[in-house]
Amino acid sequence: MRKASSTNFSNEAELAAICPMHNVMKVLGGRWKIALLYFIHQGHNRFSLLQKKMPFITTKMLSQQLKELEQDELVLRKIYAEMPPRVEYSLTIKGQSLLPVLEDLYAWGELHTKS
Amino acid sequence: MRKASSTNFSNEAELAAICPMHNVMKVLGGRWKIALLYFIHQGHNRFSLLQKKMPFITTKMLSQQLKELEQDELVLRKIYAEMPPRVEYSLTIKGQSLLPVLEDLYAWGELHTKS
DNA sequence: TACTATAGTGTCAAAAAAGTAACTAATGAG
DNA sequence: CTCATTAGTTACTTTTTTGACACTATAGTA
Repeated sequence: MRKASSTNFSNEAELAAICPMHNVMKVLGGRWKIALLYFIHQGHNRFSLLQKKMPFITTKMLSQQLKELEQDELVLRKIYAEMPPRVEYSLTIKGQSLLPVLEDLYAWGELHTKS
Repeated sequence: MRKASSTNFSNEAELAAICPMHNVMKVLGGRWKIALLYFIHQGHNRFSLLQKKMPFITTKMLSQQLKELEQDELVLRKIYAEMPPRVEYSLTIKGQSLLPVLEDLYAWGELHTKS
């Protein structure tokens, strides 16, 4: 929904032109995206594993956020034709390329935000 | 049947414990925060100037986001006791310390997101 | 036959975020 | 006296996001 969303197109376009960071935030801004990238990176690569790691996120949200990450090509979704179904998530090259930047941001957070 | 973590608070706390990036995103995640930091950094340091730069943001949103940036100590708000009122915004040290990280993120965006 | 497991989807309702538009205060200009 | 200016605030409405929870499919197991 977010991608082709109903939000005023010209606003989005203008903002993207003015602040290209907006594109980045569209990709990373979701409430659980960064946590998901980390967990997938750590090898929690299946839906049920991610749910176990984050018991407070609903299945609907998890599915939604994963779908968006996949559409933004940060995460790869590999389906095995088995029963019960098996799906494995992993970071794409693009997803991996984000990790160092996120780590810098994380380091900033460590220094500058208190829990 | 443990209705675990039913309150907002425990969700936030749990999430912050699990993903400290969440704290960073709380500070930067707002729809216009990063753009605002950039513009203020560039010297568009007054309410009306910022509005001119971003004609699509409502006064309410602008005021709200600036207030949050101020509360998070990324932005300094200096009030001059004049009439008509004058208020000047600038980045705090903390706000400035964020710039290099944002630039890295920005560079990633340049490489990996298409406008 | 019933039950389990996986990986979700669909629908409706509630909550949160954002937009709209009117309003404020004090002063100088005309 | 009226208007313009700056930097917002407030009340109300609409839109968007999130939550709760029921439901699906298929094979294997008891």
